[in-house]
Amino acid sequence: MKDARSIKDALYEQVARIGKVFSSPKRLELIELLCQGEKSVETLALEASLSVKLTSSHLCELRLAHLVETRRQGKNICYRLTDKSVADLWVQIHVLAEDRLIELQLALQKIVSQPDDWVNSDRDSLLKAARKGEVVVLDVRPSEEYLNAHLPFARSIPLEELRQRLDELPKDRTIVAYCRGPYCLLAADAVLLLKQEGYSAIHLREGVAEWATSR
Amino acid sequence: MKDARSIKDALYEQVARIGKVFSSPKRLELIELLCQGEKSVETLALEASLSVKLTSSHLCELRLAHLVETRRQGKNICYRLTDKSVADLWVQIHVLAEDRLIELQLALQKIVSQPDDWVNSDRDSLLKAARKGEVVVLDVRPSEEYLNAHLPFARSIPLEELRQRLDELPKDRTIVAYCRGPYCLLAADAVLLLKQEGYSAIHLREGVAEWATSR
DNA sequence: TAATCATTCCAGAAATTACTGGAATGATCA
DNA sequence: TGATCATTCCAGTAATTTCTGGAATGATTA
Repeated sequence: MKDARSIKDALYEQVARIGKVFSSPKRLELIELLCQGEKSVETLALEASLSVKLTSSHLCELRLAHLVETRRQGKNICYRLTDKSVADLWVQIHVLAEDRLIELQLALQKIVSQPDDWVNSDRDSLLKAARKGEVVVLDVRPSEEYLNAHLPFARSIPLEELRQRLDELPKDRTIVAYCRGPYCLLAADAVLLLKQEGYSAIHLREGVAEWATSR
Repeated sequence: MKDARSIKDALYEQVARIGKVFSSPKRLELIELLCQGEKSVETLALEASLSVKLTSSHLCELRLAHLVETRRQGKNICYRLTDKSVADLWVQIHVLAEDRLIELQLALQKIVSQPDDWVNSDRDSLLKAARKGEVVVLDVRPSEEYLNAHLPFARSIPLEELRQRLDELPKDRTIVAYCRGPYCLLAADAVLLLKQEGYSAIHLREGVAEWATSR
């Protein structure tokens, strides 16, 4: 057996490879996007406001850590998370961050003006209300993401189409809008628009990844 | 509302503060040690083979991320994890790493010569066997760590005292030795010693943090 | 009150990581 | 087969991070 120290160093070194992936804001944003489903490099670059080259190099590091896989589709190369446990880890990290970092809590409050726009969801009761039709759960992400996975009983109206398709929504029931997660601004914009138009609307912080975590 | 991009950047930036903590092998080792209970800077430095200064600076980063708290005890300052969710995150990260990284799996195999030294624990059956007294669960960590928390039905014999206290253990039952977790070598050494002395002994990879995770 | 001692702060050197532009790859599609 | 185009590789530079030595802190203890 080699000496204990060098063995240990090697072990922690390997685990740190995973940790390093989660140490860059840009990579975190890419992971959250990938939680919504498979996406091409170009799409990811666009949505994360990065150059394609830089996106590619970040994705390369994700792949080296075996957290993402690739697949060629036509001319594009599509990236996806290797499995659900990667999304789970992302959720657990950002939830821990929200619990611990006051700065993050403050920054989150800037997303909406009124704090009561939030619903710190009790899943069961939301689910029950949605089943009964008492509320409308609205997915405002791009439709491909909705097709990949969505919350139970959710309807899809991408934010871009929302203004044109307002008449599809009832005015006598509360609209619960959600998007990719707490750091995505789509649902906040949707709620703002809906309120201006006289709808009763609240903002659900959770996205599909958060919803799907075991705890 | 400020522009979407700068808000998002700020949010991911904050979450990355937590990720950064887990991106350094040395900090991971310190976190694992802290999973065993409160420890002074000097103790941590010694066990992680670091200088006191460097240990202090790593701990400072942990504290800035609000993952650890301090308490003065006599002349020493003791660090502890702020709560269980930090330990849970550590466990989830290293388990994910073990699942994904072949290099880590290979490095783990170097710890013991025979692969059947491992028991990829089925918790319930181990618990049952321990309750019935069919196996002896042996905690070989320093006794303070045992006193802080230990596995159900576990007995404590620190590795250093094991050779002198061999007669406390039965030869007709299997000894299941565990320590701080899969990257701690104490249990591996204990199993080696026990086998040389004619005992039936196996190595449990899990420590208290792994055992205590909800999943 | 003074002495002690564990710990932290500070500043600098070495190593690593993030990002940018130009060239190369390699599969698709005509 | 040859043209196209998304993506990756390969420099180089800027920025961060890790680690080391000397000084400073600040609570304890005599």
